[in-house]
Amino acid sequence: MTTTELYPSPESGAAQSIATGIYRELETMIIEGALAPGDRINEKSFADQRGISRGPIREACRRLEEAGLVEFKVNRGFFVRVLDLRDVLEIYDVRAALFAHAGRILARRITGDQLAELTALHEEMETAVEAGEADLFYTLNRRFHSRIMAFTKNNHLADIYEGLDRELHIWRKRALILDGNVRASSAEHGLILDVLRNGNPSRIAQVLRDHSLAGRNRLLRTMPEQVAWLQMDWDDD
Amino acid sequence: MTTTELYPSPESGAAQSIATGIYRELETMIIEGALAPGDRINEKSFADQRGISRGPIREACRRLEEAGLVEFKVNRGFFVRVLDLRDVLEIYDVRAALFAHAGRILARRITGDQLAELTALHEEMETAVEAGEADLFYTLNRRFHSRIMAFTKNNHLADIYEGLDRELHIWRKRALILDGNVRASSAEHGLILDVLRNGNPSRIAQVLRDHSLAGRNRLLRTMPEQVAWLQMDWDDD
DNA sequence: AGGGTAAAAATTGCCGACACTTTTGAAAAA
DNA sequence: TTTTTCAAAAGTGTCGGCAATTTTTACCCT
Repeated sequence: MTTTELYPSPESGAAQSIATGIYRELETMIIEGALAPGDRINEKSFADQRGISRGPIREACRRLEEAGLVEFKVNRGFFVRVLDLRDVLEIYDVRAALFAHAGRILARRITGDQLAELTALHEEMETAVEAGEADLFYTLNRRFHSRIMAFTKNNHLADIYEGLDRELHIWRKRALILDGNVRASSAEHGLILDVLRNGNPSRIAQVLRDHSLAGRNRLLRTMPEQVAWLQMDWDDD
Repeated sequence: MTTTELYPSPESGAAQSIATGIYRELETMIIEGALAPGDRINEKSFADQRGISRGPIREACRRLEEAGLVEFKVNRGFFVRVLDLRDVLEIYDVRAALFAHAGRILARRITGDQLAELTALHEEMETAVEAGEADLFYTLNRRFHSRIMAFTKNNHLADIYEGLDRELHIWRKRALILDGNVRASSAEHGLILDVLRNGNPSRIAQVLRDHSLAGRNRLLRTMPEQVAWLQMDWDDD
């Protein structure tokens, strides 16, 4: 039919729902910090600002709720999830186990191309460290780990990892921003590449696991005051 | 104000949104098989049958989408997710790693009460096996594993596990329904309890991991034809 | 028959509206 | 000043409706 075009098609021609776009927008805002933990997502003003209705926004928020980025309270709306220290420690704990598992898989499966890609990322990170570009390092660092997970060819593993990574995002940035942490982290990446090239599954698993736990500890060290009471209940294996 | 009551309050007085109720209803229907993989969720008829509008249903479906139980296609709606064999193998793989990790945690953390609860479940399962009550065994079996994860006190670990378990639900039922599988599974539970009482972390991890992989293999054996081409790419560690 | 095609029906995508609940804030009470 | 009250404002929960799209049906041509 040739009535006026009611729904302006998405800019790049890719037909997809508004809800999906809003989902991504909110996800980014939460991850980048434009929406802070505890903030309420005001459906009405959010909708009005974009000239859309609240339906798609609520749909997007429901997805974010299930993803753990947002919390829903009846008659009060959606709130950006507040991660307490316990959450962070839990996530690092699972994350370490997932990396250990990924290491075992990659011991048998990693290809030369993949090693080359990781090596290139590592070299970029080393450069970023020398240049003091913490933000760049952080971005590359995320990618480094993400690629490792992708190389396992286990989509569920990779998806679960990405979900945890998203939850941690803000917190981890805090930990890596400190120069010493960045250098230590980069050195560990070098070790990871070494053992990946050699190929002993247990050793690879151990190194990846240790790297994740070291990251956790680096984060903890940025907030010594709040940690004491939990520390003893969350020691290493 | 004293206008007519527009929203009949939820039967049991617990104030919560329709969307949440629908989410649970759909989740159950999918898990129990009332909705088969590939089925479309017809928003309109689903809404009309319950005398509600489509809004809450779409919100519920968005959550199910993020949970991986449902797939969304623009302009075509929500479809119950179809798990192919590859998905199942992926999930069992991650699941085994999570159980191994849970085992390491429980080696230090499990209490006498928790061991007693698991032992009681195990005994019930043994009884169910003798009585040939596969459905009862299946229910208790799910609970056994769920409790193990809960005992780790790591909510993220437990949540991720529950998510995977939900995805696997229908497939695993198929595997356990065979009598020999049930007996083997129950015997492994006995071994799990043994090693949990002794407390060597690596051994516990190994036994839990093996139990999960054995479950995967039991499932694979119920579908020998479809498996051959994948088998060699998915061998054990 | 078979295969294509176009109108009709069914369904999704989104919006505007209104009942109901929570929050705000200003006046009244302590 | 601090607390309480309570009504207005703001915001959520859900609905009904209409445009756009997809699916079905009915028809035509070969």
